Amino acid sequence: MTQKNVYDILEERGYIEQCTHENELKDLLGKEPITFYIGFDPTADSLHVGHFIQVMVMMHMQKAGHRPIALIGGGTALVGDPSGKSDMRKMLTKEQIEQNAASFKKQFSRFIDFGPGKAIMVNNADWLAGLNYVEFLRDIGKHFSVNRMLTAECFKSRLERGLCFLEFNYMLMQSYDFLVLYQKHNCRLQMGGNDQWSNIISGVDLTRRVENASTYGLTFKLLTTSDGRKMGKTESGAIWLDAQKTSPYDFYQYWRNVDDQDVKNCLALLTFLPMEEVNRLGALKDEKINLAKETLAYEVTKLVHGEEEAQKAQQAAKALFGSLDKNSEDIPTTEIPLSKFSEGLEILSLLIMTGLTSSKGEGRRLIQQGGLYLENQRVEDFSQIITPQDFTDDKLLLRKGKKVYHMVKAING
RNA sequence: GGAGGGAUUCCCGAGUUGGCCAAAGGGGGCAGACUGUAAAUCUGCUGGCACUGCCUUCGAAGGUUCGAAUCCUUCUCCCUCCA
Repeated sequence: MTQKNVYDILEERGYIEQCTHENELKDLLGKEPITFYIGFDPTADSLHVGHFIQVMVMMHMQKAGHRPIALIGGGTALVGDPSGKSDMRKMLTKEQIEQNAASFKKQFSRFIDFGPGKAIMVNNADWLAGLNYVEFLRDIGKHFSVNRMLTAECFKSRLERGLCFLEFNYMLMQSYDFLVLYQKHNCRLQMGGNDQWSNIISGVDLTRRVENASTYGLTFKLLTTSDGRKMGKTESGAIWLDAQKTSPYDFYQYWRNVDDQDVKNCLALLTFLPMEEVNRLGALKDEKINLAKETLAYEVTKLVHGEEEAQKAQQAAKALFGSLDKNSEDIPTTEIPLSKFSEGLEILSLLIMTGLTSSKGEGRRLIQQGGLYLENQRVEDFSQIITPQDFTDDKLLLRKGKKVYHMVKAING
């Protein structure tokens, strides 16, 4: 164990939002290695940045000698967590959930050492899916007060818009998970995002009632921008950890472009840089803060995609935004057979092929407003035709607006 | 089960004496200017296409009409009140 209590580390870096018994838990964490868990419902085929912050906490905890349980919610995902959602989520099929769970599993292994005794991965479908309804109601349901549940924060918005019984049960299932993990693995602590607070305290209550156990709950701040919006989302959706869904280049760029005010917070939460360094970088002002952003982008990309990809992404970014050679292979690229250009291809069609625009009308507007560049030359005419002569070394660099670059590569065929 | 209210373009939300509605306004998004690959601000754009025109859209399917988001019928879903 490190000399410093993990609790202090987590607090210093700004992860912690609420805790059930701060002093007791801190003592416990400083005294002995404990087993704790965080649950992840496999509602998509990849983890995203919101999950990553929780993975970071698991890594901090594991470094400090504690044993993480990564719980994949294959069972709870069948029901769907109503916490913080204004509407019911679309129900997922069992097959989708199983596939998603498999992807989650792979991704966790990149961050956490699941060696013997080091960490455990479980799926709550293993104990939830086969439950007997009446038995569950008698054994577990009797401990829950509907009156109290209705006052829980997580149901608030849903009580206004409607909450169906299926989702109302989610809290019982998550609480039961904690009980099972306590019984099977002596799991003493459940962590999660702050939106999980209601579910977590009800799990702590349940283990106390059933096992008379001292268990704890702790929640983290959700990753938000300084003005309170959720981070890790873009117009096109979440920032995923899967390189197929969010390329390392785009991932890097996302962090490279965070608001000035959020840089320090992100450095503390999403990298392992020492706090002195975080404070130093976070204090940079004006133009100099770009250095902090580069560091942030590089470090987070390195954690998620590895050092090599991080370097490539950084080089690509520097090449495009600086004056370096623009031959980088690492910016988003679309390969198109050369034959498509031999007769000449409308630039509006090319834009659609690359995904830079979704319709010709959009491309036309883009060009009319001066937002499209070919090899850094503004395109003036939307009826421009692209021919093989426009390519240099079979490549053509497109730029949309100030920072969206896209390479078109002509291939044989 | 009974009585009412509602479903509008990415979101919220106008519009229902039938034509002037591809549909107000806001948000979001995209682009331009300014900059530091920042924020704020200002400006323009924001259904599709062969774009002074045509096509598809106002929960779904039919109907009335020269013409329907707006009227009628049936259906689906949601909400509120009653039990």
